[in-house]
Amino acid sequence: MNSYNPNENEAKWQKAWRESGIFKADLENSERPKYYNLTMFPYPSGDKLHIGHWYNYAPVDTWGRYMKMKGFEVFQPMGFDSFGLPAENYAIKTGVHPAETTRTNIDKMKEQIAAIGGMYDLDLNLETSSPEYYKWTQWVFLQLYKNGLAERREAPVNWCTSCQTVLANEQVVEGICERCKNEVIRKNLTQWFFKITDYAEQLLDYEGLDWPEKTIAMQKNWIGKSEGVNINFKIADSEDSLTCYTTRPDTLYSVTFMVIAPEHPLVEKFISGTEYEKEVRKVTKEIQGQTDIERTSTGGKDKLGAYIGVDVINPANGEKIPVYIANFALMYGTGVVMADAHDERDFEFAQKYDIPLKFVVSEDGSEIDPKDFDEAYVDDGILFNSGEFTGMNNREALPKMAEWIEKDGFGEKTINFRLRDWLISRQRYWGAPIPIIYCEKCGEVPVPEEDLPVVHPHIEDYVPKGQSPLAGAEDFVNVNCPKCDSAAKREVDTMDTFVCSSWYFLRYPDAMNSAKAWEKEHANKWMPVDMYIGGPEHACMHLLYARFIHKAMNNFGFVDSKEPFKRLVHQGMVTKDGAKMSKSKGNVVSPDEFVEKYGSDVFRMYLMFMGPFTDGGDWNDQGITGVARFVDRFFRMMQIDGEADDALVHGAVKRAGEAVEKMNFNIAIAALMELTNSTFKTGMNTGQKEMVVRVLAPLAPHLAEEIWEMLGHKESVFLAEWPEADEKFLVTDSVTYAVQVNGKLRATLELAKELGKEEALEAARSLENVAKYLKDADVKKEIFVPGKIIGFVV
RNA sequence: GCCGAAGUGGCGGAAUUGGUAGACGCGCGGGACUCAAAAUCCCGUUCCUCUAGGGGAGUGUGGGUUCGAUUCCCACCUUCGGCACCA
Repeated sequence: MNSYNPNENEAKWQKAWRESGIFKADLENSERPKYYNLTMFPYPSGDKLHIGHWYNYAPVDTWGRYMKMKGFEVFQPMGFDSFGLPAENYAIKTGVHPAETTRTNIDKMKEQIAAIGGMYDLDLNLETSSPEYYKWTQWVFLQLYKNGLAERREAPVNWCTSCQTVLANEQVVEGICERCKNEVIRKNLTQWFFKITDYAEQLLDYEGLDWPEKTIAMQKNWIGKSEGVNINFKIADSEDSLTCYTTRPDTLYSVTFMVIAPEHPLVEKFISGTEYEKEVRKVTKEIQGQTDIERTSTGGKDKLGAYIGVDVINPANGEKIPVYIANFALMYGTGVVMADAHDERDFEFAQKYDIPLKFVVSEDGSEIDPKDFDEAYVDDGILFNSGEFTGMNNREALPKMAEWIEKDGFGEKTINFRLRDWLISRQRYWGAPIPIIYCEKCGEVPVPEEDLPVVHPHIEDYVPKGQSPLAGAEDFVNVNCPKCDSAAKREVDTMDTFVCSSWYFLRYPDAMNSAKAWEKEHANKWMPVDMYIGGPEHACMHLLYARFIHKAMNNFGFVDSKEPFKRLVHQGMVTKDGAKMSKSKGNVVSPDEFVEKYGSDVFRMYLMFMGPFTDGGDWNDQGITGVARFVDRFFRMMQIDGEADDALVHGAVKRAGEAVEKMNFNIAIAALMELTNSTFKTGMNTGQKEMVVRVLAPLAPHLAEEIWEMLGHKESVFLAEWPEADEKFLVTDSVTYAVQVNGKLRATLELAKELGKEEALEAARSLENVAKYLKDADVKKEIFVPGKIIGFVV
């Protein structure tokens, strides 16, 4: 009997697959139904492919192979999300150009992906940093621009005064620049936004999507639709007013102060030249050293703020109340918040700055005083001291008060979203240039589509000097205006890499031919993606951006599907010693040595056998020998001629098949192990072997091909049909009952399937270990669950 | 802090709709083969208790519903993901 040699065998089949092109999808005229099986493409990091990537790509490939055997034309492309910050940071540190490191990393990762022996089509060569690709990223930008979804506004960035550069959040550690350890400030720059908020309502519609409930919940919360009221507070001794948004107009009578974001444009106007200016500026600076999370957390960080010397009138009771800047007021929406004793943060703030507070809601409507409390009263209850609303339940009063506010003309009902517009400008070198030209006469001019791509200049000096590195490339910056031909300058910022990754699935079908235009027909043939598998960390950003761009493209008429990803599944994260793998922690585990030692089949099966792939887990190679043993044992078992019990074989085929269908690959493998343990003694006949090896095929493709060939087949096992168990072997005439007394198991009993309740109970009563509990006892209840349980309650 | 998950033997994990907790694998113990070792094969393996048969406890913690809860409800603890410039 021959043992299995994985390395030799895997090389043989990978070569055969490459030569026959069996896994190349026919993108044009296949008669099989299409199946677009997609994994989130990787960033070509210096860590290369680690175990986490395999943990994603192995199940995706198993699923793709399964769908192929189910009769689909499976398109399973692979590309690289190759623009991004790490390559640029590495370049600044070492002087190696990002283009060079990106190339090296991609080439190495391609080799590693090939070693999986998957169906992934790497010949598509999709790389977001190539001009063939970013030409179309720029084209997408222009479509959004033309349709009014791209515009420039001021927005703050993290600015290191010493490095003279914008920092990513990741590079700011406790308010300090990670590189030079100097102070980081917030600085306003004019930047490009995509108006994703215009699509907020549409993005809340998940009709027809097979997505995890938790992902939908997270996105919905992220979009954060709320119904509330914009209320105008007149500024005392002035004609102007401050508008705030609130979902709790029922607490209006308790409002005793207002808070405003320190970044609010009016703050500067209010304070300049006043006695409050110095203090407000000092506190503003302090606040800007905090992250948004620190600013808005309750509990933890202290509240920070200052009076700005302005008072407004509470429109409900005419009281004059002070306005403060506060760290927890962010410059989103109106940037103004009405504050009262019924909100935790407001309460804490008022306590710190000695601002008077009032309650207007209590459990039973009796008057309570904040002085007697050390925290906010946030529960619902009955209103008091609230004019005509006194005595009402606050939740019932809420819509009535909104009506009243609107009718009396000091506010209006408003729908608000937590979602913010997407800031896409990056003051960086390694990204796709934004295709805009600034002309003194014509203003902001989009680059004509026929002039795309705006080629990213190859520069040697990408060390930041106060503005985007592209500003230093004079040949790039200086250009003639496309409209009037006079001297003009290019936009020097590049696009957020999330822009590149928010439409790549639309490019794959055309990626083979780099010159090819956007072909609606092609996009329609392959979209939407039937299965999208990637990490849950992308739930709110990438997955929302991609839906937005796709919906915009649909609205512009470039693709007919309304959603990009019909079905979504998240793989879990693989950690090492409890931490996310990263070069900086030095805990990156490479798959290479395992593939070399055990082969790709064993390694991928071990990753899937570790547990449900949607769970992830901590990496440990201890159990891999179990899978390696199984592979060898299976191979030897397949050489034994004999005959196994059909009930056993068909039962395993059914169980494993159902598990694969549900993507419970660990269970599928366990079912095959169990079967192998039995058939190792009996052997199987050819028909039985042919069934079982087809079930194994998506899990261990190389091994299955070899056995399929041994069984005399000339064509690939992946051209064979997925086997279905024959039910006739699975019917049994007896079942095992668990017999319980007071819910505790006392015996088991094998009975005929069709036996009725009375006979079954009788049989159970006569069991010795049951009878002893029933004797001298009063049987209150008898339970009979057909096929499962017989129970007595005494 | 907010949003979303997850906690089951020494370890990874399994368990249709509330119905025999621990499948499968690792590890460990015992045995076979061997001069020996490796490999392989066979048996056992939640814990405690006990004379065979059994008995008791047990799915993060504390309560609850139920004849019966890993599964449903309430409160809590711990760990992980995300929080808008890492991707």
